[in-house]
Amino acid sequence: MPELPEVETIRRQMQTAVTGKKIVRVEVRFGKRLRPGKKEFAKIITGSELMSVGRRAKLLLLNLSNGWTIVTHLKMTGKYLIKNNSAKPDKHTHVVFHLGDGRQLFFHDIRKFGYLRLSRTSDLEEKVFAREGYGPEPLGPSFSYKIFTACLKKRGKKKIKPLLMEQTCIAGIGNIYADEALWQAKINPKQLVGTLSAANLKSLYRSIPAVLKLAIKHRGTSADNYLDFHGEAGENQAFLKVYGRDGEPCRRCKTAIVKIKLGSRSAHFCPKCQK
DNA sequence: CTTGCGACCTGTTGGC
DNA sequence: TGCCAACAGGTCGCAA
Repeated sequence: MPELPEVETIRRQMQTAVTGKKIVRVEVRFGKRLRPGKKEFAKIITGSELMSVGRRAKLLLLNLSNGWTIVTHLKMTGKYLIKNNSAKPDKHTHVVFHLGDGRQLFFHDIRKFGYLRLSRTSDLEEKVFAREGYGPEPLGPSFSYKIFTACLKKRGKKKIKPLLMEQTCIAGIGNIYADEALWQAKINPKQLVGTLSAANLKSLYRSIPAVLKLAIKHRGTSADNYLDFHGEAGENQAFLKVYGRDGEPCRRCKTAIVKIKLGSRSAHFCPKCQK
């Protein structure tokens, strides 16, 4: 799925493109991943305006003028795409929002893991974010070294990579950027958190925002089928150091990058730099 | 509490 | 060419 940089890219583009636009009609073509159900969903949002687009962890938040927010998780293959009035939905286009300017906002999801849920905007913090157990935003002001390391130290018996992906000590990291941040910090993905040195922790704390910011700058990673709001591939894949580079030389030491299974996911790392 | 694995879906790729 | 297993950016729920 889109991880934090991809969701943030979509958020920025969507915010620019659809702020102030009215949702004049909602067409639900596949409603199993909507909450509430399609009839109620369409009823609540029809006629409202898109006020702003936010993001928390990997959730995209479409804030409406009527006090509701469409909370979207894109999971693996979900996409939001802006289209002109002549565009036709395909078999994976599950929701079409017809906008006041004649354009259409498509929610598209090949694997159907993604969801759209309505929440009162004022309830987001308590009923959505807290329930998901999200930790601090790595690019936000609440991402402090003290809090981050305290959270890690409480979970010392876990392996660092799966812990980074849990969203609890830090929000928004997935498989690609966990691998990238650990390479940057020269930490082995299997290393137990309790055995990390102070230098390791400091390095990891710095690497995470650096890796994410670089990816946002390149409009995300299109390793598989990710597309941004305008239907264009991201360009960050050219800048990846380990993800998808198994067998290729480490960009620091030329050793071949290896790929292993870790907690039923793939993990890529340099066996020499990341002992 | 932890880890591990199947489930949810569809499409693509690589091996034989 | 065909078939089939493995795999894919994410979580969730359940068993051990």
